[in-house]
Amino acid sequence: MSDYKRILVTAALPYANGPVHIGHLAGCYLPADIYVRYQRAQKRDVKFVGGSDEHGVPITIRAMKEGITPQQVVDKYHAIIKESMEQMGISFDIYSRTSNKVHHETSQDFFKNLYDKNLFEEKVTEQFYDEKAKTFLADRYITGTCPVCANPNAYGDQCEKCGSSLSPEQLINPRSTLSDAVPVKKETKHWYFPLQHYEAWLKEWIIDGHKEWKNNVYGQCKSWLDNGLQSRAMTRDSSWGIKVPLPDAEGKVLYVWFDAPIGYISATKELTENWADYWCKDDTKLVHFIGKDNIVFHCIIFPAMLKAHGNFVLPDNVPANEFLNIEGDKVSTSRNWAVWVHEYIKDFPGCEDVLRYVLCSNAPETKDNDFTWKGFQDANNSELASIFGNFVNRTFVLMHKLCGGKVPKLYEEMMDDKDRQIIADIKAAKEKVENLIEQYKFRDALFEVIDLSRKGNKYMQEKEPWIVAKSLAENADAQKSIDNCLHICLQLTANLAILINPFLPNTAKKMLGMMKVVDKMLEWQNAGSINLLSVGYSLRAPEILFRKIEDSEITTQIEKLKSGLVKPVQEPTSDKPQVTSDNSQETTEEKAVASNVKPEIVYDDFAKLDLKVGKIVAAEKVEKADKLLKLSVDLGFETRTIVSGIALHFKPEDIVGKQVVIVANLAPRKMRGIESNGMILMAEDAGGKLHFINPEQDINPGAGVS
RNA sequence: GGCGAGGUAGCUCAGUUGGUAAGAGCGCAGGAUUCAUAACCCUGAGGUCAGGAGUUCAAAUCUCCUUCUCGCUACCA
Repeated sequence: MSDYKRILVTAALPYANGPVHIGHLAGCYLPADIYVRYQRAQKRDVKFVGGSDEHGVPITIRAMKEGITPQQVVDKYHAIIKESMEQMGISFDIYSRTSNKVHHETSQDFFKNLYDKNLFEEKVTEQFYDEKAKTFLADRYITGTCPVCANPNAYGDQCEKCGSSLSPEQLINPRSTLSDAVPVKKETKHWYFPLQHYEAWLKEWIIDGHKEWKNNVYGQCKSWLDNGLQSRAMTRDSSWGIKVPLPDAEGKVLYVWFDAPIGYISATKELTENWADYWCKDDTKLVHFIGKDNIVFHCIIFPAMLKAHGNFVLPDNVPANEFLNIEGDKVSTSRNWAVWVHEYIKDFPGCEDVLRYVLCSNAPETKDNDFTWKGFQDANNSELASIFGNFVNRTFVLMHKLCGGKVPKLYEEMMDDKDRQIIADIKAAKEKVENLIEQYKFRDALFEVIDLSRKGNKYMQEKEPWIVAKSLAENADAQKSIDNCLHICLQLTANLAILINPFLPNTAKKMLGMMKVVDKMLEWQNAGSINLLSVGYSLRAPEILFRKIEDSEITTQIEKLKSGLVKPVQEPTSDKPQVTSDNSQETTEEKAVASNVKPEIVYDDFAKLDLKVGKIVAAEKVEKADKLLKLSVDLGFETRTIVSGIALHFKPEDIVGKQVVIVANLAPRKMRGIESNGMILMAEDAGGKLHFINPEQDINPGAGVS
């Protein structure tokens, strides 16, 4: 690893369809940034590239919904994302975007290169086509009535109401979201990349050659390779994206996953004219930081593309992180269950490093982890502030009180085992942090930094210079003892600045200010030294590095999170796995409701429904079905069997005796072998919980509802 | 129901190829202290390593069964 001449670090391109949340930071951008800052401190040749991913179907759909152009959508979110990254100190050497001209050219050249080598398969398939809009329709562009749950707004690939995965053929009354036209089948040609041709090579490269990759990454690759690879279409019918650079490819663009990783190359081109050094020389170490949902693209597909092209280096490592949950629940952009970075920055100004600390110390490196606001508070108050911050502060305060505000002398002849031990600890900490970062174990590395400050506190406590100071009059050596302690504590503080710098750069900066030293001191080679601050040098007054986070702030955040929660709206999710959200924080409840109202009907349509009040007289779980309950409902004139998918919300014994409203004239339907005669009406609250619709008081079963 | 991953101290997690390690941080309790952001320092309680069976001289660590959790998937409003 040391024979690399240069390092190229990429971080997954965030999808420009929404802002970034803390899960993105924890999973990808923060570890990448820590790694890069560390490498820079090592004075290694490192470049850190990233940018917004701006193509793909979800962006066109969002544009359509908001009545703006796709370009306007990506312009908006690119700006927000870029600003969040900057404010959080994610120190890209370049943060580009895939709508740039250089990226279009690079991607097209790449495609053309493979095409000219005859590495694609051309296949003609039938796809749905909108004759009014004169365009092919991705499955997502087709809506219709769900054959399973009768939701009239199901998408061609999935019904978001009932979760069924569908194909457009299954939809009842399919129509185009573009023009409302009825889609027709039409032949279309696409270019497929035969991944199976690279299977043997990939196995050798990964399974045999990269056993050091993280378990989650290696395991997932192995599973993909064991299951066999297939050709994948690398083009799409769309107007938004990078045009396929072939004469007979009108209306076709590159598949967003073909062009997105090439964005790393384009960004490097924009960054430096020596870009080829980073991409084409074998002594470059290429590292992709991503979330776990990107593993297959970065470990299988993109390397196969690079291999096919032939002139590029392959990733040395792909340290993918798992996901970060929030307060025990999975992040959901559509439910707005997320902590948005730009909002955090507004709510906790000047506390960017605190978030970096919490996200790193609790990073989902080996498995999904949970972010809680209480945990955030605890980590800040009892680790950052009380241990690290307090050590620095008491060192400075004592130095001003007992050493005249100057770095005191170190009397070597007076040094004892404790002094020698803490100095050894400083040197050891440097080694440990360094090794852990090189192994992408950022959580452990950060722990070692905090642990060093913990040792500092212990050392100072044992030396108790404030006690020694009481004997200054009678003890000639007292001042020397004090000087030695504070000399070492100050050198330790300087070391802490160097070690914490990759993790908490703003904090390191503040510490430099207090010590009146220049940035150069932060170079990694200085770590482990106890000659960083010159004897006699006068230092500034301490500055509180981390304030305490109050209970009220935590309560506010938890309330904000809960009140912001919205019911899932009919919002398209991405057609590609991605590290980013596809929903904006502006999804308000009103908007959700407004956009959710079905098309107008006349009274006669309503009158067709026969709604009646019934009483549940028996309920039991349906075998081999998680969600189904078999209910017997008394309608006065008869007792019916109704199968209802509410088992996750209610226990059978709890709902016997409840009155409910049912649709009495719904056509019977068999589920799990049981015929269901009707449907129970349910309301779903913002939290996704179901509630019965029933009369205020018990009334006679069979009563009509209108 | 199928596939995958996982259940280790109150919480968040480490535990490498089976052998004196059942651990860390936080939290909690007690003590000590006051230079310091009511901080620091010391001590302590706490776990039948989900449960059961098996392999072994030896299992948190391997095998099987049960159970629970999470993800994908199936049934569904």
